Amino acid sequence: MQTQTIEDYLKAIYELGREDPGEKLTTTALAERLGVSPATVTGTLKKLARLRLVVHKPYRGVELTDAGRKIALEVIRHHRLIELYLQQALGVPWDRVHEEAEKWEHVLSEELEDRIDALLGHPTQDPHGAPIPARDGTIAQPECVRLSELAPGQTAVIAEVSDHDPELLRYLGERGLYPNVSIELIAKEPFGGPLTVRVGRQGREWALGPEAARHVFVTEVVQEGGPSHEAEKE
Amino acid sequence: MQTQTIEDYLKAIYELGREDPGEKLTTTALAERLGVSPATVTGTLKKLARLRLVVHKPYRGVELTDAGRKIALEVIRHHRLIELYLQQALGVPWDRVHEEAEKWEHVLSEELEDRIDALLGHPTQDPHGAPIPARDGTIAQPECVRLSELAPGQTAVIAEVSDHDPELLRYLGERGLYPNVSIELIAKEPFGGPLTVRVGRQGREWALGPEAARHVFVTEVVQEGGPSHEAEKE
DNA sequence: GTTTAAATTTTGTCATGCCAAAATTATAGC
DNA sequence: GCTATAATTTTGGCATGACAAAATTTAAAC
Repeated sequence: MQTQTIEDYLKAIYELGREDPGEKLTTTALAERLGVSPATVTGTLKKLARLRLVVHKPYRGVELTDAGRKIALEVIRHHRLIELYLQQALGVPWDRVHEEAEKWEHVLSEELEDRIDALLGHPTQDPHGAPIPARDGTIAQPECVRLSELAPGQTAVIAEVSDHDPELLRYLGERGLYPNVSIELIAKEPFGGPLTVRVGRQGREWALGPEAARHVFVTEVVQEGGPSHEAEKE
Repeated sequence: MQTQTIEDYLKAIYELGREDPGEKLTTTALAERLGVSPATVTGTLKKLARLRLVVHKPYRGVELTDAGRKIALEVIRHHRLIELYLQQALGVPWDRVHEEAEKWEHVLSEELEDRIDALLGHPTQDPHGAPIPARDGTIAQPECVRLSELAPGQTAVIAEVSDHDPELLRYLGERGLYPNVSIELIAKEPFGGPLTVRVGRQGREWALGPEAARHVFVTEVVQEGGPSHEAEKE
């Protein structure tokens, strides 16, 4: 296991904080995400607190300061720009860009960041639909809900999918569940059973595992049932 | 100073060995190149010897084993492919590609190496004229001599220039001294004084500092004086 | 063959990132 | 409010990569 940097910690804190907004961010959750022991996390948290990058209330959880969030968003900007660049310029399939970007995000200079950003036309989304933070550390965070929480009959547009699990990404890709594709929830088994969805307007119907549906985030619920006036983006 | 990896050591040993072929490679020279103390180099050399990547005769110098050379050449292949890619695909000027590649060479996966190699058309030279090792760890090393060692009247083709000093690279670039450009030595002051050269056939004449001339390597000496029958490569 | 200077290695120490085990704290159930 | 359990932090220790200073070896000068 390679040793984790301050940047890795800040990024993980930011991401876990977003995944459970409002919840306290625990040492154990961070330890699992980073692949280190809780004891190690506590030690690093004390260091980060000394550097004024996080506020750590012992036994009470941790959160980022403005300075810490700024650094986290810089790393995430690098990560997402690289993901998109690897896909667009080098043809890396979307289930593998995350892993590569994990390494490249730490060695990207500001100059190259700018060149890549310009070459891609100042993009706002990475291949998984996640927003790319601006250079000044701001980020657009559109409202969205899990696909698994939609009601049958509702139509929505896929905003973002989790990028951590390559297998999930291949599963979603085979079914056409990419960002900006519209999706209609046809039916939903109770007690967390599989969903039936129609992917794309007049598109194919698929059964979808409930676990996968929890990792797909949708937005812009157009209307319940009936035909839409929105043009389909593919 | 960031901490040096095994890869950095092997690459430095390979490069210093090539710069002074036949000479023994000293601990101090390695220490200077790597920016660490001689004591640290001795320690790491013992570790590399234990891994059978170098042969270290205490007080007598060090050299690479076949296994060590293989790894060094893999890193150098990464480095040079990335230098060329940064220049060709991202427009990074040739005096800055080296510094960037120093960081990127360590995070390049085999998959991306292949994609970049193919995208560049399986190139054989980096922007400074250095040969790019093949995947199997072989490298073409054409004969060449320092420009400073040419005799007045001799014509040659620039094979390679040192890539470590950005200022030198800008100096050479301003005068058109790129790899594959032909160059004629018009005159040479004694005692290591400046040289007068003509760059490119029917090209401009320049005075060239002796230090710069020691970092330009030329090959394919066509003939002394007189017109050439070779076509000019630009 | 000494002597001496320079290069090299050895020794001892420090800082860092990690972990397991022990101690502490929070919290949920009673 | 207690108590048990789980989460968290503290403690002590290990490995690594770095350095300065001391000891050793080489090699050059005499």
